[in-house]
Amino acid sequence: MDIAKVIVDVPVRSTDRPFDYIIPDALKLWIEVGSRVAVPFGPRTVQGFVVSLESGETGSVSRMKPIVEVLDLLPPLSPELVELADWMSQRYACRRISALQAMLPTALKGKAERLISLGDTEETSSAPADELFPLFLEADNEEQQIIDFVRRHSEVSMKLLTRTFPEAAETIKFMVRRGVLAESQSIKDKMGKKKLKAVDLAIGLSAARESLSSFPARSARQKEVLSYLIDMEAMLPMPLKDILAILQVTAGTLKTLADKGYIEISEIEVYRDPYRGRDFKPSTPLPLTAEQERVYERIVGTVEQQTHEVFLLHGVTGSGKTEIYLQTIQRCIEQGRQAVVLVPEIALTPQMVERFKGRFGSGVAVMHSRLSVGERYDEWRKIREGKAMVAVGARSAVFAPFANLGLIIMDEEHEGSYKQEENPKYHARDVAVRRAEQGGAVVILGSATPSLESYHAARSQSDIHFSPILLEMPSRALGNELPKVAVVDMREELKEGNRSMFSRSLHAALVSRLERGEQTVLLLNRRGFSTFVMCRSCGYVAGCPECDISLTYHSRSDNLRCHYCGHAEPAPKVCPECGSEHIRFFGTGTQRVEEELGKLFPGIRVIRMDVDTTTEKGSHEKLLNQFRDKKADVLLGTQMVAKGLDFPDVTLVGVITADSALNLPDFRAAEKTFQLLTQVAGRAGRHQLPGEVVVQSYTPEHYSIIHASGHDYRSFVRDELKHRKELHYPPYCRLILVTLSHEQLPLLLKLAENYALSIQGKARQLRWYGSLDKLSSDALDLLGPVASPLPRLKGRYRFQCIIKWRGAIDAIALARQVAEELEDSVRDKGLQISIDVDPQMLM
DNA sequence: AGCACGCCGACT
DNA sequence: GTCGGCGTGCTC
Repeated sequence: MDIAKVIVDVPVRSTDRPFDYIIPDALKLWIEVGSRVAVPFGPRTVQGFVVSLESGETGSVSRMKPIVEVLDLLPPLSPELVELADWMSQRYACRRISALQAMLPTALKGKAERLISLGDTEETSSAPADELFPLFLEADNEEQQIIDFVRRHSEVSMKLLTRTFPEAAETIKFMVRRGVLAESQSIKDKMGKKKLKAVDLAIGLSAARESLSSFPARSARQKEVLSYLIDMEAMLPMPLKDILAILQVTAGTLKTLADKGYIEISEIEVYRDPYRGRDFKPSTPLPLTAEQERVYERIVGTVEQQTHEVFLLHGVTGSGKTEIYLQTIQRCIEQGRQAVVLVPEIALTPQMVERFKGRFGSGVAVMHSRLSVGERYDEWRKIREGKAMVAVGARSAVFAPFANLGLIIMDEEHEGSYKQEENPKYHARDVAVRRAEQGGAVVILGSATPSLESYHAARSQSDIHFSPILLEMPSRALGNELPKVAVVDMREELKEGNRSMFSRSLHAALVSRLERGEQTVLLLNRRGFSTFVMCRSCGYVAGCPECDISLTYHSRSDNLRCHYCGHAEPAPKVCPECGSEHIRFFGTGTQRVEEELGKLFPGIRVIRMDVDTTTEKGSHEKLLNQFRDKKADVLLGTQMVAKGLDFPDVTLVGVITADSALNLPDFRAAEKTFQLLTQVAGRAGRHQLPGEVVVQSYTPEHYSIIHASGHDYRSFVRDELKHRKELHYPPYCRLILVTLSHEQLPLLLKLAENYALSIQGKARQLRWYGSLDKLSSDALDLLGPVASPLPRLKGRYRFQCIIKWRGAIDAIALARQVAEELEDSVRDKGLQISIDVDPQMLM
């Protein structure tokens, strides 16, 4: 008897293990490790993934059930991916099923559907019901209608049935119990719809208004719909599901209206192929500079050996990393192996895609969150079926189902967006390295400003997870100079009476660009909700004495608090450094900058790009195209203007406040600031016209600002690593962020305290019993509990602890184990514990 | 997650 | 005396 071990799609702890199923003979040929199957689970059918196969007499479990169905022609996962999911579940303390699900396009996230067909009884075949039960004439009519309906469709989903007979839920249940109706279940995929049902008026507006007054009173719902459509006339046709949701009506109501001829239900195309009609200019390999050649040869040598290796490619902006990627991919494909290119979500622009499609044509699959579910599924299938050799995409493309993956490239390696913030909270870099290890593939991590973790790992060669080989490209491929960066001390500006947010030199620089008809990019460096306190006179920022991160202002209690350790102090009225009263919490929005620009430069054309103006699909690209077409003088925005944009006529880049990221309560603040300034400085003067960068700062003496203005990565790293070492932050230790949440604050406080105590207890035991020779390198420490940066979310209070650890201790398993013990100890199910291993944002 | 089993209040 | 509340526990 053959047995399949299956992880079922029930994301709770008690089912986070394989369940055994019999493989029926008929399915034997189809079931492999990685198959997606439908299995009976308790009273219903659920989706699951086969994670291993066993043959013979594993008669341990008594009532083993058979697999019902295989859901795909080809298993959607390879055995390697199944193993990778297993690794992820340990590495990121997540459910096995969430790791498996993360690897698949949403189209394959099937859910069970209940299907109703006719039962094999006399009632269904014979006489009208009223002869059998004359007393219950009405009810039996209902039953008869249901029977007729089911018979017409032969098999009908429970959803459709209850929608058609909204009052009959009890009757249907009763009929199923008697066997008049038979129930079965199957897994239905959320296949992407290319079409969407839309509703429009079928008669003229005036005719509709007229018929409204003569509408029969018993059709109140229909009248409501009609009158709503008249009101919304300008928006028509509008999606059917919106109407259902807004008016709380059923599709039946709309159907009747359509049958009566008042409205029209049509299918409109919602999504379009984003790359359709775009012709990609074929490109050929460019000659490499000596520097590029050296790097290329080193990487390609390893690719040809087909052995696992990680390279950290540190190349300044404009050093031509992409050309190296392209030519390395070329070699990889020639070896018959496939390649994955990971790009940060916001850098995944059509121009970016074009570079790859131009070189490799239709063999490129693009995996992009802005594609429709169906389109993404199609791209994914292209890979699965071997029709693509290259996959370009964001984070999740690391799971591209290639059979023979030879190369994984991660561009802008330092980007925080490679860390998924939802479960499973994985980092694509670590998953990429692990996946490459499994298959003997090469990883290239590329960046102008590598993350300290990667750089440190390369330099020290001591990291247990990966130790990349460092390759450096310090000069630009076209030979032009990096732009000059001027740092303006905003404290001086204030001292000399300039209270505006523009320094005199940035103002002057803007004026000259406007006169010359050249373009400017203005960056407002603002992340999240910065509520730090800063002195405008001297640049003093209130920081935590213990953690050396900035304190957060809490208006309610008028005090300052530390997110990491909980330290609190009253908010100062005057600056403790210089006594100035110009001390307050800080934060400027893009809207305010835009207003001020309008005031200072009447008639200036500004394109504002921030979360407000880019929520709409494609708006990001639209705004950038407008700017490229010189429809505006200034592009003003947050981080998103800094990434990989290349405009020939931009000769000035201004950073309004370089400090604001610096003062976020995050130990990576300096690193983020350095990266952002370096990136944005790389935007100016990439072409013939020389570029100028003006950086405004209240703390121009900060090493991240000094080194960024000097384009000096190494010095920055030296200073920052020293800092991290002193304060025990990564890369000198690793972090786990544990967030506990509950509706009741007092209880939560107690539970969070318990969690912390429990971890601390285990830490003491480890120190006590731990082997002596490891004592110096192993460490486990807990900070907190403190209120989370979002202290209340969706009606739940949130507290967090941070575990710092290094060495051979399995702190991840420990954090998880203690969380589970705590969950078990409280009868209350209201406690939620989230574990984030190697958190990117501690906010 | 569902869904059933199982022990205590407001109704015929 | 029953119907039904949702607390606890299981699903190969």
